[in-house]
Amino acid sequence: MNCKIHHEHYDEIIDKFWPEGFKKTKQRIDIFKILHASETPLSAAEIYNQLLADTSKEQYAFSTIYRTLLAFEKAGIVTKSVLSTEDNAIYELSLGTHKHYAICLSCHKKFPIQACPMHIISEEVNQTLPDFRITGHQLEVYGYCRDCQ
Amino acid sequence: MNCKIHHEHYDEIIDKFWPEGFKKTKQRIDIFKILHASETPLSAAEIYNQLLADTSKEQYAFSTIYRTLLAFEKAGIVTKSVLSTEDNAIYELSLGTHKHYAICLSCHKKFPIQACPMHIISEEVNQTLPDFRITGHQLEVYGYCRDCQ
DNA sequence: TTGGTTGCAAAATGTTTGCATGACC
DNA sequence: GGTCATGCAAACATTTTGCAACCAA
Repeated sequence: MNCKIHHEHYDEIIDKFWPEGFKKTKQRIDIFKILHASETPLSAAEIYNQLLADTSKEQYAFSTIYRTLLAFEKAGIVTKSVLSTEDNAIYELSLGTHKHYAICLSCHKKFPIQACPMHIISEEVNQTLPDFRITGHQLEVYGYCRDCQ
Repeated sequence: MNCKIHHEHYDEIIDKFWPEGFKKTKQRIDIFKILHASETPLSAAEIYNQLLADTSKEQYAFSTIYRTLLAFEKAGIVTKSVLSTEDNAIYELSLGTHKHYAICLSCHKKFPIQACPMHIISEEVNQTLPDFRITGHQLEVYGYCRDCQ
């Protein structure tokens, strides 16, 4: 009755957001599920490890993960970002919404934050760069979480 | 009489901001000058190319650039960031102030923007994550500039 | 069937490190 | 003179690519 998502509903969700003309392979669906179940963005390596953990025996190639993420990104359902404190990219589903994170410089945990001051920024950009068409943005807050002070 | 900076004053600026106990080598000063003269953040490769262009014959090693940038970053006078659209890190001087940029997804130019809505964010973070101590942040706007629409 | 997708291995890229030489203080 | 910084080359980590085998439509 609310918007909480249960595992049994994955098929619906996938059907709803699956990009036009995309083949539904086992690997792509697995990656989609892992991204969907995660609270925070994941790196390719983290996705790889979860794939192995979830499905034990089976083999997955890193190249498949990267190619799938790139395809999802081009299709507009995945957002890629890079934190200046890490040396790899991270990916998250962006099914209509988006989030920002506070990142702990010590333990590297990511804490979602709600506020998005994009309206202020876009106003400012419209004034100083009237011909710039904004399509996206990224905001991260760095610092130290409770446990790492 | 104003805060515009002239080349003849580099020595003063460098003296003022040079980190405690840092050896003043030719390479480090050159890198500092290049960062200081740039309107936008630069990658290690861009710094390298400018070093060669500015000083023609002389040799510079990439490792020196990276080590210098890392040292500057640790000393707090350089900020490192990574754009999700690029595959390398970029660096800029942060002598007390900081900037944000609108980045064109087509030509990759970076346009400085003034607004920084950090007060809103920090308020929100203080409420949802009362024990998170903010030390920095990063904000980028993506889109298409006038020439690339 | 067939064209898109995968796995594997190799390549490419950006960045870091070890070590002997060299330069600053 | 002693210590720290540099240049070079090799190592490293992540990501990309080529290609044959495979599988969803």
